[in-house]
Amino acid sequence: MSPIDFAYSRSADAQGNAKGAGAKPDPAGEIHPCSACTVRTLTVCAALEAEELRRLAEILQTTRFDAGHTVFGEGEPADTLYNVTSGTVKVYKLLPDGRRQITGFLLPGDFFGLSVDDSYAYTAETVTPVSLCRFPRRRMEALLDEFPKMQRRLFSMASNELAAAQDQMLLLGRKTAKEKICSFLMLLSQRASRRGHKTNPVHVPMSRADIADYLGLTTETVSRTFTQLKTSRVISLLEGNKVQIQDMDDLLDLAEGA
Amino acid sequence: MSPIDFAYSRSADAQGNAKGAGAKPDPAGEIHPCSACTVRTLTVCAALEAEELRRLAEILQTTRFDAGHTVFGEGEPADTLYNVTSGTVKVYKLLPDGRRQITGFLLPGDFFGLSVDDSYAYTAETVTPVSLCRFPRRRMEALLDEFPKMQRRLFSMASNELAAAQDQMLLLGRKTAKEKICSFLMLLSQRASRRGHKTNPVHVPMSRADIADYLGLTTETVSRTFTQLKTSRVISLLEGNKVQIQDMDDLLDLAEGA
DNA sequence: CTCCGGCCATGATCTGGATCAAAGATCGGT
DNA sequence: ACCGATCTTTGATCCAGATCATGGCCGGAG
Repeated sequence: MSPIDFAYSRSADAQGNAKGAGAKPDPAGEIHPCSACTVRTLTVCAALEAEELRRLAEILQTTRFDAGHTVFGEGEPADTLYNVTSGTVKVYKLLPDGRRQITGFLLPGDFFGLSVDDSYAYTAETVTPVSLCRFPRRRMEALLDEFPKMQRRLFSMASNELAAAQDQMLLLGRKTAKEKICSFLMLLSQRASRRGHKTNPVHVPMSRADIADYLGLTTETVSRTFTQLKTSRVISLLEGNKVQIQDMDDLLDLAEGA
Repeated sequence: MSPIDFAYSRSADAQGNAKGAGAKPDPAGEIHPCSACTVRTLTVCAALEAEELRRLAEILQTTRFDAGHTVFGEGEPADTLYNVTSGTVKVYKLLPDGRRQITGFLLPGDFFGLSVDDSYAYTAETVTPVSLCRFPRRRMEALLDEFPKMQRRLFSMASNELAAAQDQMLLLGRKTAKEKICSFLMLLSQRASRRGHKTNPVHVPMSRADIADYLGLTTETVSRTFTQLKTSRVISLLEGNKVQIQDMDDLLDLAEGA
């Protein structure tokens, strides 16, 4: 049995196409940050009692950020837990000389900012414009003590992330550039699927540099590998940062070196 | 405040020197597996109530394995949670063609075998002779439901592992061979310190091949880098798989590329 | 004691991906 | 519509670490 069936919102996608103040009206319809956030968070916390939901809604606040905004930096006091309502967030660690490793991309429904320490262990920065729910850490902890079911859900999410982290270690330590890129595309496709979006022309909102820092490569190698995959008819690059996967099974094989 | 202050046993070290049936008597004194396990686990679960401890002790079973034994394989049904009592365990994932990534080395006090799925996501194999506590998954879950404090402790441990996993991703994706080896030695030293052992001539129980598969290198590169560090007087190799660190601060700088 | 099978070290060579360099795209701003 | 800044692609070259190959070491079995 899988304790982590945590339900992503099946509602209309309020994400991605928020390209600043475009002339045409937002096709997805503008949702008021607060209501969107509440809906999202409550969906994530499905299976909770009415009382728990009410109390959760009580403590959450909402914020919006443009693309490229640092939500918090590594080492800052960790006093807030975040949940992504719309958009994409990247979290990364740096070496003193500036080398960067992105440890994850966060999509709507994902939490971040949880820390076992007094301070954040990584930096969080927006990739696209995002809206976020903020949960003050103290009040969140109190709530967790009060409602074991929420604690359990958070634990499941952490376990899930741990499994994903192990997959990523295998990728970083042992896969070739081509396998890394294919794995990455598979991941994006699978995440889209779990969130109830169409999985094939998959949306890739992040830059080549971000992909490189996520996969332990350089932008040049990422770019070359994409064109290589395009040339060998495994994928095709569509406009609007979309990638069309020709054969999902081929891609999966390539991702595992088969 | 750090919710994960989970106390490692301060008792005598029952680990490491168990090199089969040696002629001389075990200097650390042979502890009966069962009692050792109970002590260890109870220490890990410090701050629990007497009732909780009693119930925990009730469900645990103990086992011993020789070096090189597979405790469970990736994909097998995940029905047991393990806690290391003595010895070292490695957990790893494989690619179809045999490439291997070790995602962690587990020391006394560490748990493994937790799964969000029906099956284990990785293989667990002993590095040295080990003794383990087994917790049947069903009964453990029931216990967690009953005692939120235990749930909380497990959550803290998962969060900690997650932070470690992120460090490891930075290492695998962005560090050079020398930085990787230095980071690895620092890690071993710090873990020894937290467990109340002497941190300097640090014990390295695993083979070059295991180190290579943990750091995303080859055995040759690991070997070469060790001799290089030895030549430049950063470390010296002692007998009995011990490594003497000449200057801890130097090593720390080398680990971060400073 | 010697033999054998893992490990470990070290040398020689090769190569995937990094680095260096320089055109095209794309996009926001005026 | 034009311009500069940023991102992406592509080419040429380099090099850290992989691969291939060999010999030494240690520990257990006969």
